[in-house]
Amino acid sequence: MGQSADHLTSNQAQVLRHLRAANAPMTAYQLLGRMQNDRGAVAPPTVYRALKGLEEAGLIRRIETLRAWAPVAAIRPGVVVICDDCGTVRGVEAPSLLESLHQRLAAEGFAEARQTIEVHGRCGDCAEDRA
Amino acid sequence: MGQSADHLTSNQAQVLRHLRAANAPMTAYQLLGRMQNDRGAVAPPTVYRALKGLEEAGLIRRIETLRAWAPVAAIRPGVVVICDDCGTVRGVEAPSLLESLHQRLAAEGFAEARQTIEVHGRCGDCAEDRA
DNA sequence: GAGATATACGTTATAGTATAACATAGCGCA
DNA sequence: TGCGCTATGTTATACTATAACGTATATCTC
Ligand SMILES: [Zn+2]
Ligand SMILES: [Zn+2]
Ligand SMILES: [Zn+2]
Ligand SMILES: [Zn+2]
Repeated sequence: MGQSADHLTSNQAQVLRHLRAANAPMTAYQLLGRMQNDRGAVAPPTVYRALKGLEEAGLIRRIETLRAWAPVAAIRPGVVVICDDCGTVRGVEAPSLLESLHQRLAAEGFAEARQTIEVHGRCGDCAEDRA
Repeated sequence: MGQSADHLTSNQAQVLRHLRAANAPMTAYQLLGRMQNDRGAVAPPTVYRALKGLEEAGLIRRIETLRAWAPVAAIRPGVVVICDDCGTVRGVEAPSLLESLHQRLAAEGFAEARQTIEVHGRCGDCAEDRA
């Protein structure tokens, strides 16, 4: 069930290690490939189960717009910012912004349960590189 | 290339008709099934090409969190609000919210290109039904 | 200790989503 | 007429995710 962050299984730890070592989100099948390199035969459910546990533990997120996974901590409501040049992803806290969205929708009778906010663009470092 | 809304191909019109007739987003393969009912043999690229054209024309959006497609008009940066009970999706304008997010990220040197904002929850009608 | 439950893991197969690549047909027009 | 452009058809394949079943192990309970 809801896994707490202090007790990862070895599959989970291995997946998390790979995600943290990467500088961009990885697809499930990229992770699968890495694990097969490490250990030989590994099947997709092994990866997906680890991803599910890590997500429930708040250690990773699926980046919906990339169909990939990133070790973005559970800034929980939060904004994910993605550089389309270098691939880096980071979480940004924006409580007041999300609160105003919440108010806005509540006023219309909508009971908000969760949001996905992903922003694409170019990060500062990559902008400098172009300059 | 960039299709303008006033000249849809017949495949695009057919896909759009089905999306508008539905009260919830449809997956590409649901659309494929409908088109096969209508016309016999239809293959996935037919559907995906129509979806691409409609998206470029600003007539539909892919709902990333549902991996499905909805006729949400081109509220063009906008928030998509999804009721997880009845499945309805609608676009909400929130210019000031997006502007403040833009400012926030610009201050950190991030040049924003596009956002995906999807909010899940329960709509007013469904809340009443539960009451 | 036997049996019941729960969790993780392995393994096979399959479902579901999306695109590559190549062929054909029609149209506008040099 | 021949060329470029767009849309479409068609086949095959790539990519993403889960169902279903079996096994091992730990933990609890009687
Ligand atoms: Zn490794
Ligand atoms: Zn960058
Ligand atoms: Zn129809
Ligand atoms: Zn509803």
